[in-house]
Amino acid sequence: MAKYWLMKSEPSVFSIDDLARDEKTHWDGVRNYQARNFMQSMKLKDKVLFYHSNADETGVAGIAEVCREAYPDFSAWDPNDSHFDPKTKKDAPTWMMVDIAFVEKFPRIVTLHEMKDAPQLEGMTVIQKGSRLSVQSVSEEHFKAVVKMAKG
DNA sequence: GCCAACGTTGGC
DNA sequence: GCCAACGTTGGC
Repeated sequence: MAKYWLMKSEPSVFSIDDLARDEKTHWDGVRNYQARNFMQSMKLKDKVLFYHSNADETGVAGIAEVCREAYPDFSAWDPNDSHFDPKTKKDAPTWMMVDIAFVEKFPRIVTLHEMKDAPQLEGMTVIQKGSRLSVQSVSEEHFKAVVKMAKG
């Protein structure tokens, strides 16, 4: 049974349009244990709400799916990478990533504001105050409700 | 640009 | 193990 997730990206860095162009990407650079743990429990074909943060319109921009399960995030070993972690060793990787593939771009952004106003999304992590986690788990009900909001 | 939230670090 | 200082995230 597929599970559902939400992953945040700043569209000025990597947007849903970038994912559509590239078709898939590796989700490197996550340096938070809780977010990493969520990625480690992702399975092939799990669905992901692609969320735009720090944008003109913050909110869910489309859907992606997991196309490769967790494996070591090699950017942690690259001194030239902005997410370099000098403490992690190659024989004991601390940080993991998954690959995700483009599924669809919503006809419109489902904004954070309207998600906060939607009673059917009550309890969803992303609408909690101070929710900074970049990878979150989403219930099937909430996932379907967001898709319905996007398509009307 | 401001600032609240919150994770991490390091002194003790 | 506590907690203050610090850095980052991300909404506004």
